[in-house]
Amino acid sequence: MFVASGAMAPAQPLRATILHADLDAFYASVEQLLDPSLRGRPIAVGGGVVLAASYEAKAFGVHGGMSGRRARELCPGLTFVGGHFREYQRLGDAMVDVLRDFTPVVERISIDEAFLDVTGSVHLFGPPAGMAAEIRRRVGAELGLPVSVGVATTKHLAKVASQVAKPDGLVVVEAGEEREFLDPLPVELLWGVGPATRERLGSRGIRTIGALAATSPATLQKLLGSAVGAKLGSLAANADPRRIETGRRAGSMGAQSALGRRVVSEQLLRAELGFLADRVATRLRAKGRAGRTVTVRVRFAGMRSVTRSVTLPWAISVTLTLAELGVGLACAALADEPGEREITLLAISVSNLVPESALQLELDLDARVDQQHRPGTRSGAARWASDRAMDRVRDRFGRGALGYGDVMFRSGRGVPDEFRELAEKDAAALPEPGAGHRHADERR
DNA sequence: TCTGGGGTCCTAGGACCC
DNA sequence: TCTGGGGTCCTAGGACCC
Repeated sequence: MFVASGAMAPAQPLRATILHADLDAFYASVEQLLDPSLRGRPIAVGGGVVLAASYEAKAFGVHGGMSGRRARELCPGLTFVGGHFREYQRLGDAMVDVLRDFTPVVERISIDEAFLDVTGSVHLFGPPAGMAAEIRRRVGAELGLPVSVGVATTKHLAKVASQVAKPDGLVVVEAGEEREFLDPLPVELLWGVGPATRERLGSRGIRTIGALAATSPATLQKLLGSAVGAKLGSLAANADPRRIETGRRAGSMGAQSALGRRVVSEQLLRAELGFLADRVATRLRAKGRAGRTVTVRVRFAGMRSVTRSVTLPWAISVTLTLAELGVGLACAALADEPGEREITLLAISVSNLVPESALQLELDLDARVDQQHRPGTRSGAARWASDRAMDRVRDRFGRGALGYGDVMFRSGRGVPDEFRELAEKDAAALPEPGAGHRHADERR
């Protein structure tokens, strides 16, 4: 250990100890927990698309994102089950509650995984490896679910360790043994290396993290671009001491719907984008936020997609305004693609988010501009007030109690709302201890 | 029957300003 | 008049993650 002799010691960061806890085959494990007859059998959650597969099914090559048909081909004995989405949320929250018993420094990154910085907890709970074992024991005993845990000196390495630990295992990478652990592992275990990057690295013969770490920064940046190259270089060298972030706010909010194959019509755009805008704007208002940039994505048969966006001088969270902008952007995108008659997906998202308090000052302006450009239409302020009234009715009587007309013309297909909610990042990040559901209104 | 939904970050070019 | 650098914002697209 280095000790400076002068008055000022160099800022030598204390070696942190990070745990990464990751529930195994989460949705599938919950289904097997709820229905004992499914245990030990290959199951998939979903239908048209596999949302999650049990380890028994993974052994046949079934994995998330795969079409149901392909999964059945690979695994003839596969059982499909519908999802119990509320249970996923409840059990994911329950794991985080267990983690918070060891430290308040918990960063939840999705419904089923989180980082913990236990550096300051060692004097209470003993060595990190013991804490990790106790977390696994408690999650197993109290939730009935298998969880894998990685322990290391950095977030990224802890995450790699938990992946290596799966299923239902524990891997501890001691300080000083990082290179030995990382070098033989394939590059795709690094966070940020997907199929495209793996291919590019492979074209240069770089297949292991050790080989990646031995590649010069200049070569990597030439191969992958400056940011990705630099990031990957530091990850491979295990020189990426990222802090645990406990309270992150989303930078954008969006919603999308896969449509099958549909011939474009104004009616279709109005109905679908109306539905999506309603979802997004309602969530924005519930979080007390609004955004300046609206982006629409249109996907065509053949999976090619285009986006169009617009940035407004002020932020919006009004359902009808968002829907109108969305339809305008979609029409603009389609006008540039005269060859495409059929679309397979529509998406809308709002970014450049600001707190709603900033919005208040703009509403008068919004109203004036509205009156100027569309005399006789209801102003932004009036729309906002009526949205708030609708939010309150829905809070009391449920989402289906009230809605805009166009949305009623949507075709019946689509995933359940519960699944959409599950995928929302804020929903996973938010449940603070003791904080119930509150509406923006009640905070003022 | 081609492929669920919600996010983050980066790149590259152009507009615009100093 | 021409040249140049630097910064910021915007738009479209892509890779990646859970």
